[in-house]
Parts: sequence; structure tokens; C-alpha cells
Amino acid sequence: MTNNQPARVRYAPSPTGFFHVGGARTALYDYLLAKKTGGSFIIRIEDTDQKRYNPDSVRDLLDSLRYLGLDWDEGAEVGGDYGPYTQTERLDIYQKYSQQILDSGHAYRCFCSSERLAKVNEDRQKAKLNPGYDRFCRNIPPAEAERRAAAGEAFVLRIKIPLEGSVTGYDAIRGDITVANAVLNDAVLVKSNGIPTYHFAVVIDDHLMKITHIMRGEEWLGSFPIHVHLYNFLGFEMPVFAHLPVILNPAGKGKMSKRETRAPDGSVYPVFVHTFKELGYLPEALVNYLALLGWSYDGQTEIMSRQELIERFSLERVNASPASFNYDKLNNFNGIYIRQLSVEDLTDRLLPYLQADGINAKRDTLLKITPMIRERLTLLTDAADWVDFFFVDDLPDFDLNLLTPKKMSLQDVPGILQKAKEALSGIEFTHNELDAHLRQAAKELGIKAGQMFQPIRVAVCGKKVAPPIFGTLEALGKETTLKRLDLALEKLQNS
RNA sequence: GUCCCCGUCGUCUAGUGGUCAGGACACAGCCCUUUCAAGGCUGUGACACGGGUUCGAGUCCCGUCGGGGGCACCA
Repeated sequence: MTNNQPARVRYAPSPTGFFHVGGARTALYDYLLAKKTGGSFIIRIEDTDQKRYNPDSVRDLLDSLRYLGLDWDEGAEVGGDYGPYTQTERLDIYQKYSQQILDSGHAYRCFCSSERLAKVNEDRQKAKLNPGYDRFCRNIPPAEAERRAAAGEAFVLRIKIPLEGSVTGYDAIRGDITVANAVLNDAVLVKSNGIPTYHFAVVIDDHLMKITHIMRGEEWLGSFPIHVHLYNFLGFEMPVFAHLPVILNPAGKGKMSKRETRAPDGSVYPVFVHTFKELGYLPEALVNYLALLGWSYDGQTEIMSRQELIERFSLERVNASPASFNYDKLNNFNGIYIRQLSVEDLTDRLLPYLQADGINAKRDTLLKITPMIRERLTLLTDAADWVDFFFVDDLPDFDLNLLTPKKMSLQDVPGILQKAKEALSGIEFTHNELDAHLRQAAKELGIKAGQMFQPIRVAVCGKKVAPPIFGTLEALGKETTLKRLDLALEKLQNS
């Protein structure tokens, strides 16, 4: 395998649904290999299935790729020298090759109806045979087939797999893969509507676009031998193939779903890239995690920048065994990446998420809060619960019992809040001042600092768990703090 | 059913004939502490099984079992 030549690597999705993590990993590996070798990363749209075509999926794909930062050098929207990059715009090209393979005798016209095909399959099932085509039309004399086609009879083009012998193809991850021709089907190359199937179009396009490395899901391993035959029949040179292991679901049982379902409580196991974005995953964390799902650098180093990933990636270290998706680990990565962000960067990334949650956060204020919550976030969407009380005029109602400090009772609370008010009213709201006076107040009351802080925190934040108290009060300001203390006192009196 | 692929802690993995089988997530305990985190330390935990080959096997071979994927005029 030549790793020093600039590689031309393509990601070639079919636009039938939203872009999911499996596709994202494949695209990532494509990207990494292309960049590592100084080559090109190409996006080609394989839309030969008109029935399942979904126009939204191309938009979703391209947006998701950009979110992940996997910018492509050639293909959809950006063009290039090997276009068009959408298969339905290349029909005339496939036409030429279908004539060629027909003429060479490696393919034949099949006039069987889908009804007959269904029946054949049924019979074969009953006879305990493998499902597949019975090659009924394989031996129709070419001249007769030509006549019937000219007369307007519908037909498909099928590959003429040799009846004996075997094929072997080289897979960069597993080595040689050999299969007996006898178990292969005469797969359809061109459908009766004149549009090629994946098998045919992919081989032609990869050849014409001078693709050097083909990475695709392991689910293609089964048709790999057919593709090898196609390369031979068409006289094309074989690129390097690498079938990536499937991604298993978190339970490790079965492959990861391509559809996400929402639990009754609204929670999801995201599988679409756009959902990861909505939930507040950082693209760099997702990229890093995905890179490690089936590949490793040294078994030691895990957190790697995009540049390091590019430099270190290699096909040789891609694993052959399936890997199950671990959300815990992804979350851990996300937290690490969040903590690596500068205050300004994190603040700016947080703003749109807070807005989406209906929180009208002011950037200036948030800038003061971000350092306090940075190490507490797993997802960007977690921020809302940490900061919402900073940006409301009136705190929503909360359970007054939350005010009770450890090992004390609700009756003790008014005294503590009263004391806090006194301690705070005359001072400057800076971290050090707050710290000194509040601790002193606790001392005077003969209670622990924690017992002093908890009622204040709840009165001011409306919740038990909140950012560190001094910073919170500082960001909130004296006026709001005292107002909320009064309000809590008032509520206690009326309860 | 048949073909193909795969098989190291619960999960992701390192390992390429001689290692106390290493790391990460998760989990547990301790430390730190102002709630919650983050951080530090420690711990629990694996070579699917059975045969070979070899002085020596997680590493090589065979079988069994287990898991996954394919077997469309879908990709």
C-alpha cells in the first residue's frame, strides 16, 4: 500500500436519510487519510435509488460535515475536475460502460419479471437453497436478446459471474478475502429503468474519479467479490479497499440503529450528527471519539487534536472487530474538550444554546459566570440549569425546605439569612470581601461555613446545586442578592 | 439456512512467541471541598472453550461455541 502518494478518497453516501454516526466515522477516516497524504477528500452523491431519495438528506449531510469540520476538496457544491458528482447526472457515462460489458460477454440482459423473480426465490427457500436468481436468461442468445430489447421488452442487465473457481479481493484491514464463485449471484448492474445499481455505478465512478482508497462499511464485504469481478471485466485497476467494522449499539448487541427513537421522558440516544449538535456536543470531541471507535494510535493516547489525528491516522491500525458506541466515554471526552476551551470561546458557544432554551443571557455577565461552570459541564446544553437564575427578574417558586442546612432545621434559616443580610449590606461585592465577611458571620453564629452558605445559595439561586457562592453573588450583584434574601425571608414568614 | 467477517477487563483498546497482560470510560473507596463538579490517589475487573505446534502461546494452526454482517431492479 502506498501511503506516501497523495490519496484520493471519497465519501459517497446515498441521500436516503439523515447523516448518522456510522457515516460520520467513515467520512472522518476518509478525511484523515486524504489529509495525511496531502490528497483530496471528495463527496459524491449516490442517488441511484429514486424510490428512497430524500432531498433533505443532502442538506443534512453537508451541514453535518461542515459542523464536524470535515471540509471537502471536491464534490457536492464545490465542484472539481471529475464531475458531475451526483450519479443521476452521470447516466450517459454508465450507458457507455453497460454497452461495453455487454459486448464483452461479461453481462447479459435478463427479461424476467419481478413476479417470476419472487417465485424463484420462494421455491429456492423451500428447497433449502440460498436465495438468488436462477440464471434463467443467462443463456439467451445475444441476437435474440437484442431483438427482444429492440422490440421494447423490459430488461435488466446482469453480471455473468463465472460458474466455477473463486475470487479473491484484498482488504487492507483483513487481508485477502476469498469466495467461491458458486455462492455469488448474477447481480443486477442496470435496472429496467436504465439507472445503474450501486454495484455498477460505484465501480465506474471510483475508477473515473481516480479514487485510490475506498473505505466503506463492513456491510459491503458481501458484495465485494462482485465488485472485484467488475473491476476485472471492465479492465480497471483495483484501488485499496478497507471495509470498516460496523458500529454496534451501546448494548453491544446488533448494529447501531440508523434511526433514533425518543424515550417517553424525551431523552434520546442520538445517532444523527445534527442531534449531537443540538444536544451540545462539541464537534472536536465527537471527532476525537469517533476516530477512536475502531482505530487507535498507541493504545495510550486518546485526546488528540485534529492535526494530530491527521498525522497519526493509518489504515493499518484500524481494527477488524466491531465496536459498540459508548456514550459515557463520549460524554467524558466532551467534558474534557469543554474544559480546554478559553472562557471567551466557551461563552460564545454557550450563547446560542442558552437562547434556544429561552434564556436571554447577556454576554458580559456570562463571561463572569463561565469560569465557574466550565468544569461542571458535560454538554453545552447543561449550562441552562447552571445559569438561568442569573437572567430572570423574579425567581420561580422553590421548595422552602431546600433552605435548610445540613444538621439543622427550617426554624434556623431566618436567623442565618438575617445575619447574611447584615454581613453583606455594608460591603463591596468582591470575591475576597464576600468570603471574609460570610465566614466571619458563620463563626459568630457558631455554625459551619457550609451551613451558612447553603441557605444563601438556595435563596439566591432557587436551587440546591449552583455555581460557587462567592462568584455567584459577585456576578449577581448586591442589589439582586439582597432583594432575593428579603424575598426568601418574606416567604418563610408567610409559610 | 448459506456465505463472509470477528472474538483481550462491563465498554473502547495496547499487545505481534518470553509483559506483574498496559491505558481510557464506567464502577467503588479515600483525599481535596462551600452545594455540584473538576482534580489527585487507590482498588475491583479480561486473553470464549478445547485440542495441537513450541523449551515457552493472548500472540501461530485446527475445531467448537459465541457475536456480527450479507444473501433485492436498496444502498
